[in-house]
Amino acid sequence: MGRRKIEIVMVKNPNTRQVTFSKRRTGLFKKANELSILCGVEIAIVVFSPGNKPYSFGHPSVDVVAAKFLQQESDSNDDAQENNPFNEAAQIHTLNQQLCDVQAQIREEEKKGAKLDEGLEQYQVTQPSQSQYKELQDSFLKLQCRVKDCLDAIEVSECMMLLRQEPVVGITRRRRKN
Amino acid sequence: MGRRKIEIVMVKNPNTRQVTFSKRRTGLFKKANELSILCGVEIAIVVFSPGNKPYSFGHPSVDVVAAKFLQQESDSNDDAQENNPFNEAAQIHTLNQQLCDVQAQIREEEKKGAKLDEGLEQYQVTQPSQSQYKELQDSFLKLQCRVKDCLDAIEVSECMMLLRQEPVVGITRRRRKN
DNA sequence: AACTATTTATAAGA
DNA sequence: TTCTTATAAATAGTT
Repeated sequence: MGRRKIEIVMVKNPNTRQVTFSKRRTGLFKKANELSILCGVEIAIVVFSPGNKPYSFGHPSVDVVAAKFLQQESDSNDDAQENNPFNEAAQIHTLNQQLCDVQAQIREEEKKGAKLDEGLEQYQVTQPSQSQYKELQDSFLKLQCRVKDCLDAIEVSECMMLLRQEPVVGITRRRRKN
Repeated sequence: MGRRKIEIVMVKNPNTRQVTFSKRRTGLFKKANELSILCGVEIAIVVFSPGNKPYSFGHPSVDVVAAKFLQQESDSNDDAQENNPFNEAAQIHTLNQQLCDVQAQIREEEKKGAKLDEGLEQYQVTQPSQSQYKELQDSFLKLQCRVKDCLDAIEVSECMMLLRQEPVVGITRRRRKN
């Protein structure tokens, strides 16, 4: 969008980075303003500069939108119960559901990938794009690995949450003095 | 930016308005993503659609950025809290790290996919396996969507944890009397 | 969901 | 920081 095309990677020069930040923050807020007017919607943006200074845009205001959003987030979690630690369990259940779904999805794709692999062999010599195909497959497998890592992370967080519910079970807890 | 210049006033036709919202929300989130990468900054966007459905973008996550922002806002009023179990914050940090990694990975693959797409066009007529290739790409994109859903789930769980730490995080806090 | 004529954003330079 | 401008990117209207 400028004199040259740039790659979307961290701008190395701190000075240039700050300039880029200023320009793009302005552009972003302008877009957000247009969106809120054109579509008559509520929106909030918060961004911290490279120097960690907060900038924000909100229509009608950041606080109003944030409150609405955060409340909806928590509303979906705690329905009627206030003090029940097990409404978190429901959340965990949801996470697990998603985990299973993603895992199923992964298996699906692996199956599909295998089939495509077979079909590919017929064309090994005559197909110049094979390397590209392989490359895509590689990417695919890598992404799958990342997903698995991600899922592990979810499990960790779930575990942590469970520990909070039942403090005595936790392993780290035993290190406490007394 | 389109076939015609438009005035920045509420789009009257509800259908057109929804379409405009979808397109511009996508564009806005893309810009936000680029800004966060180019400048290595934290950012969060929350927007409610014309149908009042919430959409959000966050790097590393909406909740983290929102918490930081709202806390700074209320810091001027609040004293220091004491019994904060912030070893969980470290855990959250780790999750966020992974989240960022996965997001970066997704971007990588998207870029790669686009390139492969270009390379593919040369062979459009002569390559019988093109449909297979397309299929793989579809699978790939679907998986990416799943990953994004998964990341959303992580954000929810993070938020929950934050809320547990600071039950009144957010705007309502400022209403407290001293 | 795609396409494409235009408008808009912006990278580099001053 | 602000302005300029060549170029990249977003998108309004269309199919």
